[in-house]
Amino acid sequence: MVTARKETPRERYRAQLQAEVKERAWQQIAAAGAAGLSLNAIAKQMGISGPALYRYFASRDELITELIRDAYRSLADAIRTAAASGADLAGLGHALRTWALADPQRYFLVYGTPVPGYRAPDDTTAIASEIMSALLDAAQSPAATTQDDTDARLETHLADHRHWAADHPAPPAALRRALHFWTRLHGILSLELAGHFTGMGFDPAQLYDNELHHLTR
Amino acid sequence: MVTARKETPRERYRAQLQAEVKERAWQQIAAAGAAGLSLNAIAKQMGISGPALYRYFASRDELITELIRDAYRSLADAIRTAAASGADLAGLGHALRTWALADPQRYFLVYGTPVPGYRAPDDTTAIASEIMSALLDAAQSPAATTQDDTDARLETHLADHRHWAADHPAPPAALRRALHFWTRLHGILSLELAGHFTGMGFDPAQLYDNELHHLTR
DNA sequence: TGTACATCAGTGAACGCGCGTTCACTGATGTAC
DNA sequence: TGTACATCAGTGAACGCGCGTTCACTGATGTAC
Repeated sequence: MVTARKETPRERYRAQLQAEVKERAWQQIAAAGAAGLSLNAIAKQMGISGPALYRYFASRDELITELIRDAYRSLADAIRTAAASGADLAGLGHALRTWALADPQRYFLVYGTPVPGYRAPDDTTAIASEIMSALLDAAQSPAATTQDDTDARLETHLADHRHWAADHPAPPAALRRALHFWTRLHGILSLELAGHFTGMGFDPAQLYDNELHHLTR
Repeated sequence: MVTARKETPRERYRAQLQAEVKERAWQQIAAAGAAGLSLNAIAKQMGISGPALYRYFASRDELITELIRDAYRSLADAIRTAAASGADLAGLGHALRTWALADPQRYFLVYGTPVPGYRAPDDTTAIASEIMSALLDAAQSPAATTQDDTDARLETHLADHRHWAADHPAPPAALRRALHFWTRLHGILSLELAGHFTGMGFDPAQLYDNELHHLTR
């Protein structure tokens, strides 16, 4: 347990300014994508000089890394909160959608186009498996036995390659459902957020709900 | 019909050099993402000066625009070719996957993270609807009537909002199948290409084939 | 309570970089008579 | 076939820009005696 130490005014100030930098960074990313993030521009917005930011972040890369970590954490929190309040797979799906729509560029920072050569911070994999664990929990009900031959074959394969769920007692059917949850919902969300549905006229939410029904059926 | 005019050596040379510029551009994108595309770097690679490229492309933006257009065209060709050889939905799915795996960054140029404010060239929408048209064709068989209540409800909604398929005679069930084809396969492909499955151990192709079976069932 | 020192936030000048893009030009290639 | 001119590819210097980052510094805030 961490010993509760009194927070000095200086520390409070530091934390506050650090938070403001991140906030501005998110605004910039929302406005121009992650590539358009500029330390100097953030400093100018805050009314301080560029080099001043180096008191708070060692480099631009470190700032981006922290933003990615925060995005992952934020998603994991959203999922965990939903799960804690007893949500089923559909509930988690709605939580995911709400989280994604709240800030599309944040979603893309997690699931968007990877920059070749860039490696995500290590602890994101831990957070990712925390998310996956919540999915696996929820994917266990209903526990109907798989009727479909195609699904059964996939489940056999997954049961043989469950490295990613090694420490989770979920049955093969749950593995399959969790993966389908992930890929299907991501498919809709990413196309929707990227604007590929605009002008088509239908309501993406209905497509999304349809998939959720299929998953929990 | 375009009158067949003799191609002068100069024109041939122009076309050839223009093609080489694009080829190098693709290599750069593959190596560092679309953001890392630099005209000067391309020129240096080709052993000519930077300004020389302005004989072939009016600006960096125009080059990128052409690359995006080419990517769309290339995808449409892949789908159309498959369709022409009598492929069903599953066949189109395999064509899509092959095309995507051949050049992940090309896939992301079409379906990846959008840059806020950037507008894709107008004619891409025409190409996109050409692709959609091929999907709708293939999505008509098998023409089984929809049993599932959830699907039926979605199909009703799509029938009421079929602006995007206005000039296509596909029945509601085909609209739904085409959308599911798009979103589900994109979901798997984009996660796979972005590396989100690495280290999980299972084979993405089996997940993909499973979805294809569900679509054509 | 006051003084001496340490800590730390922030400044402004400067560096080097690579970028897209322009401009006036040279030299080669093609065309017309 | 040869000459005069037009077309066009490519050069090299230059511009302005914004970027991340360093460095030596000033001044304010906190700490120890």
